[in-house]
Amino acid sequence: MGRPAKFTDDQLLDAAREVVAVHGVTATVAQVSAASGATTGSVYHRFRSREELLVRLWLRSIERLHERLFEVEAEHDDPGEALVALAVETARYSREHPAEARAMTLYRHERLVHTAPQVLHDRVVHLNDGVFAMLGRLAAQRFPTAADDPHLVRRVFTCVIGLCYGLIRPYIVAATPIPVWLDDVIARAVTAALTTIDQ
Amino acid sequence: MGRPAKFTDDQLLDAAREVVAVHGVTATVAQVSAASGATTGSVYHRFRSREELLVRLWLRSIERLHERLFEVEAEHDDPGEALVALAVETARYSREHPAEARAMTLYRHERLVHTAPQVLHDRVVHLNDGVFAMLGRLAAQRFPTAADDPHLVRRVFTCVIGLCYGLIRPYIVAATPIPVWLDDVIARAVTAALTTIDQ
DNA sequence: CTCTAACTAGAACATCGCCTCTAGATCAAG
DNA sequence: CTTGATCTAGAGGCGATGTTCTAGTTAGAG
Repeated sequence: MGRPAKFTDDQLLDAAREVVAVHGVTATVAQVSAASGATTGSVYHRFRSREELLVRLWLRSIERLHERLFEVEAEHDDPGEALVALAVETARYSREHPAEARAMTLYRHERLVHTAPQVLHDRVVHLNDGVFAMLGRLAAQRFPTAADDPHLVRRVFTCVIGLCYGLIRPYIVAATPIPVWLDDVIARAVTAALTTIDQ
Repeated sequence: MGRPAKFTDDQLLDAAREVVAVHGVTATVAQVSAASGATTGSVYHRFRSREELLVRLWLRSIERLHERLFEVEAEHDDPGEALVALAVETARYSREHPAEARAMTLYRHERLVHTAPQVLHDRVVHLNDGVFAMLGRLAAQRFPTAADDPHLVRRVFTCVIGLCYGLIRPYIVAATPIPVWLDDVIARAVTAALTTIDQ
């Protein structure tokens, strides 16, 4: 068995996260290696390309948020309350973990489906499966009359996650604290947006 | 007086707009010159740098939206209705002018205030003055009890323009048509969000 | 101890895109 | 016609950055 690794993948991703928190998408491999203590050679030994490194970081940050969201679902019995709570939790989580949140802004899912590195393609494609299933469950309970709408989940996603993310994104990208009063705005706006689902 | 110009500034900006509509922020000067029919030398004769070209395009697209918004204000007597109409109009305008809308996503105002080319600094700084004044007027009428809140305009901006823009941005960036059902979502969400202003 | 797989190291290479530079073209004014 | 300011033209410099390459290091297995 060869030499043991000096850095774990997560250590390198953590370094990348901090660089991205400052420099955004334009983070360079040299910056990541400087921040981690590894050399560019070592970074490329682990990740086939800069793209793969950043996509892996993006995936990790979104999967971590999703874990929180699944916990939130479990804490609520009423599906309507759960949907609103998902949005508010997204804002809270992003406020508490600004660097993680910044990493989430690196890419858009639809684009990566086409352009992600081969090795990560499947992980990208199925990234939202769990959350979509959850939204489908909640939507079917909350809007039984609209259960046959083929775009139901898509619309619910927009009204809950999309709406919240759109409001907090400017703060995340600007590395500015997300104001606490936004939580209330999000809660009321999501509640109202959801009323469009079944007219 | 020397040779007359073969291209107007607006022609070059139009070409840049079409390139940006396809390639986003990564649009290159070579692509713009190819799209316009001018050479890179000509482009640099008009614009001191790629940054200045793109910031000018960004400014133009936002100022054009603002013109629409001022017209919308004039069409409404009730300040509450006007605020909602501003948000809906932003969505409609972006749906009808996707390339203009894409240009609006090139930069964020707060960042440009610090990094814009010298020549454009003032124009960037005062870009939102008119809209903020309008929002201030409408907010003062609609929320007389909150008129002394120093952050009133900022919050109204977030609840109206910020909320709308956050919802439509993904479609703009993906070059996907903005769904018509979003207009209703926006109208209801903005109405509800504004209720947080005076509790 | 030796062997070897796995990793570190960082210099070198290749590419890409911004920007500059020099030469030449054009056209209104005098 | 002559002049000269303004613009066109596009090849090339130059810096930055992703990626590769070759040599060297490490530590567990036998």
